[in-house]
Amino acid sequence: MASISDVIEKFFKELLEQNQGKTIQIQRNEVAKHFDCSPSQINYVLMTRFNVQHGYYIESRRGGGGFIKITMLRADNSQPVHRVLLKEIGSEIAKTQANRIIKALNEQQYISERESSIMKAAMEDQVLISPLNNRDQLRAQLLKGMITVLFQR
Amino acid sequence: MASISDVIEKFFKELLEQNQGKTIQIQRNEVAKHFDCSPSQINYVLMTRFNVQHGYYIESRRGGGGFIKITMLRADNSQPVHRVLLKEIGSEIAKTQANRIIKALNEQQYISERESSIMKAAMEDQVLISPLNNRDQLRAQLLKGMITVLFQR
DNA sequence: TTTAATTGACTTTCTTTGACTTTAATTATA
DNA sequence: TATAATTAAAGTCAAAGAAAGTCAATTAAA
Repeated sequence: MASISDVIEKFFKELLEQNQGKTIQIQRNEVAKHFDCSPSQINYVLMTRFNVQHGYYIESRRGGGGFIKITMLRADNSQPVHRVLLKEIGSEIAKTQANRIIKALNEQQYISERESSIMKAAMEDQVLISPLNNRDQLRAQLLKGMITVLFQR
Repeated sequence: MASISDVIEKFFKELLEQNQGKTIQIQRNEVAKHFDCSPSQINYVLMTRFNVQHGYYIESRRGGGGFIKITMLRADNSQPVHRVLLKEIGSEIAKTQANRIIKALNEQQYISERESSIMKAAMEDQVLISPLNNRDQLRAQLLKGMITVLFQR
């Protein structure tokens, strides 16, 4: 039996489809009323089914005229380059290696000069302040995140 | 439903656009009357949507013949935009604020859509894994780093 | 018996409104 | 003419209202 969370998930996905899978904007209280559930149920659905891992991301505003915006990333995981890169980066990566990948992306014209500068800036040790020794993990997360948005269809 | 603040924001942005995004001059009471809101609502809109973070600044005069002038930072080459931004970002910044700045940079054509996506990806909470609670500091470092490379030449 | 879903009380953030203050320009008065 | 009074703006601030976020306790499902 489908839970109310599943029903709400489906509802959002249908809305997104109607909107060519770009972006939808909802009012939490409206949706909650419509499905006769508690408002925080909506947050639960978003958290568990519309996070970055699932290929969505959420923005919102509180107060009068507040809203929740769901954006579909539609990362194209089928592109071999993308898949290979994510795998190569893995869970941690050193600065040199990261820069090598960025350079290659630029050389093969996946990204512009400027784009590569931005990405390299985010790979710098001075920028990745981190009390524990998890710089390389952080760098991997960042690089994978940035590359993923690049390969959107 | 868009708040009245959103509507007024849009109104000013359209006026600015008609004026090649340089400067506009308005009368607070006129605008308030036009949108049937309290005059201080105008100040609220200016404070929250036309501050330096958003790439604008405000001048005004009280009394007879008083006015409010909105200037796009971009139009004012006496102020190095990135200096102002770096200062504004400071040592830590929340995701919402960061995204605001990125959006403004895109709107004012300092950066492309793709560049803004890359930067936003690096601002995500899920990406900024951090054992201690220093996400906002990390984000500030990253954003400042990326902005710096964009404005160097 | 561990994981997932539901609920609701409480918190935080953003917007709206209005009463009161300050400043500038104009008009009236000594 | 110099000053005072009046009027015409804009500024400030705090209270009330509107919406979303958080978190922990319970309940249901696997």
